[in-house]
Amino acid sequence: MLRLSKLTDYAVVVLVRLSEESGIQTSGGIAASTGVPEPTVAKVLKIMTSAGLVASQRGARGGYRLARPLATIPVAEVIIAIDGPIALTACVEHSTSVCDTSSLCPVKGRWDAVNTAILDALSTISLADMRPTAFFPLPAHHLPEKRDAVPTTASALTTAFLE
Amino acid sequence: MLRLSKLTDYAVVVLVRLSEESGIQTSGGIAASTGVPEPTVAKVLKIMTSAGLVASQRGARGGYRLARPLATIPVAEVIIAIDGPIALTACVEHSTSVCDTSSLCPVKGRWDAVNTAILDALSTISLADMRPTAFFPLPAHHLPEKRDAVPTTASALTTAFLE
DNA sequence: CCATTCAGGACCGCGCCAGTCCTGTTTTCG
DNA sequence: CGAAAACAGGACTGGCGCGGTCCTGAATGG
Repeated sequence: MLRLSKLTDYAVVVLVRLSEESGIQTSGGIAASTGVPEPTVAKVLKIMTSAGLVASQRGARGGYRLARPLATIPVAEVIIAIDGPIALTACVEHSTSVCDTSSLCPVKGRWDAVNTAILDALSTISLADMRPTAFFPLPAHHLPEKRDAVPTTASALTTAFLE
Repeated sequence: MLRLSKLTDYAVVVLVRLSEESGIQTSGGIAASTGVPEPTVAKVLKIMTSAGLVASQRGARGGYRLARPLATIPVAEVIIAIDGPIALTACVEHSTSVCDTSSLCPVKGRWDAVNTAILDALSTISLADMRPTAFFPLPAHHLPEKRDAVPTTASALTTAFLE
């Protein structure tokens, strides 16, 4: 699958939405404007808060706001905040789970290179790169450069893999 | 989680093991030499066969052998063979599932860049790069070059993310 | 003092992967 | 020619984890 959790997808939606308003926003308001169910938005925002990506204000007239500019938040950070450290398999270093056949595992330690490569790719792309230009056409500052930072060299092989 | 299925992990083990013997090998033999349960090995090999990564010989004295050299098999191909096309979210192009809120989804189409970056990374690393050098020290042909192809530039940021 | 809003859990159902098994087909060997 | 060896291709099930909801408590503002 190599699929990330749905909550991560929601998190990106919510964070992007947060960036589109200067003031503070309630979880209910974000739910309304994004279409994501309110309890889910609340859950996402709580996680984002404890991860330090957004700042929260309790009490009446409270709400959430971004702790940092969108462009300084790599996708990797969002994924890690929700799903925990990126570890493709149990054999990867820093993994929480244990490899039961670690002593004779033939690929022991070899997934690390793969893991690092993926992490590197995810650290290159910021949330600002994922903002849809069509909906909110703003003076494109970072989008063009960052987009070029995404490797597009494997196009031929890549598209073949994508079926 | 961004975790790939256990079967994929097994597949790498099995394929590497296949490469370490010139002749044909039975699924039972591979199970014995790798420690992976035999039914699971059989399942993996059947998938690998239909994906064209290994060739099979039926009947008595039958078995499996690699269809191509290990160095020409990118990790991405193994992952795709087992888990299907790589699609991080439902919103990614070529994804099989449908995005229910596609029309007003704020990040519509934006995961594509992320997906492509990951796919590119996975296409760069071949199974030969994952062979443990400690166990079978052979004249290193492709290992050094390929290993350098794996981006190691994000080390500082990367290790920070890894918990 | 009350309404509002976040904090931090507990909780449950559903889907999906992992692992097994069974039946059929192909091939080799005695 | 028959029996054993080995792959082919499913069906089947159990467990685990995520998605989604809800509840109680704490903080804040009017």
